[in-house]
Amino acid sequence: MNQKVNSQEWAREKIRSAGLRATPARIATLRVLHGSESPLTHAEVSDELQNLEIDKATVFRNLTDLVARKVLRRSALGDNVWRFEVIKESAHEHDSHPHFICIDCGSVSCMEDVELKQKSTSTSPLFEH
Amino acid sequence: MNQKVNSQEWAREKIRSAGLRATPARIATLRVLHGSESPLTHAEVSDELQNLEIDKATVFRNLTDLVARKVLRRSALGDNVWRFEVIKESAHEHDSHPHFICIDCGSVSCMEDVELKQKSTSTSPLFEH
DNA sequence: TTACACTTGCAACTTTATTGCAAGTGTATG
DNA sequence: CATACACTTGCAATAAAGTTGCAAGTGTAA
Repeated sequence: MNQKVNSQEWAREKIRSAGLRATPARIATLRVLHGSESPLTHAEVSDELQNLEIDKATVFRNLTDLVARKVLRRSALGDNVWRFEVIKESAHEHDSHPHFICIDCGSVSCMEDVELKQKSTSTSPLFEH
Repeated sequence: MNQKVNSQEWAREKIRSAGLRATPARIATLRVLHGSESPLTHAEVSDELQNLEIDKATVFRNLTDLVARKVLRRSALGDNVWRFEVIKESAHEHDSHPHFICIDCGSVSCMEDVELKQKSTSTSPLFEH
């Protein structure tokens, strides 16, 4: 029970300090993502929250709000569905990392300690807006 | 006119040698992509083909078929819309390369001569199916 | 305790992508 | 060159992801 209270309080504080109201929907959403090892899609988060009867539009808006306030990160992993994960607080300036997605079952894994590096042999690409 | 004939014949041959029938819809689709500097979305290809009155489902299926036959590559560039481009024939085994997408206007650029390299400090990630 | 801006639920809607099926058409074969 | 038949296409319906307007509800500063 203590664990649950801690998670609840952690989420509330996280949301409040991001400048948002700590509503049940937001707290539940953040707790689901905090308890997940890998990024979740909006649909997956909604499924976890189904017993709370939180509308999918509300979940979408909350995920978007939390991304805007830098509490969550939104990633596109190659199957054209957004995935969300809690941005970890750490000594590093950012904790962005690669993800693996299984093209068979769709499961996603985080690769926290892998780093992608650009090896360019060219000058900067040109853009045209 | 010669240019047009060449492009037409090039496309026909490309499709035939991929084991598909050289239909007008396929030839036109491939020509559009061959003439484009950057990957195009299905919608963009369809727009180019609007005067030919080719159904969008047909365009989707042809794009998918050509991807399956390794004539095209399908990429997800982070905005959750598939983009298609002709796979270039070259000495290299593959010509996959990074893309830049402008988050303002949505334009996409190919970075042919940039290479991404993985710098891992970890053992292989574990998967669970 | 209260007012009010912030949130939510609901429903309608948009965009992207997929699928079933009958009608139409490339092309290998004779 | 004619033909059969598997391959393609057009149309329409459907699915899934994501967005939006608005009235009703609620967190929180004061």
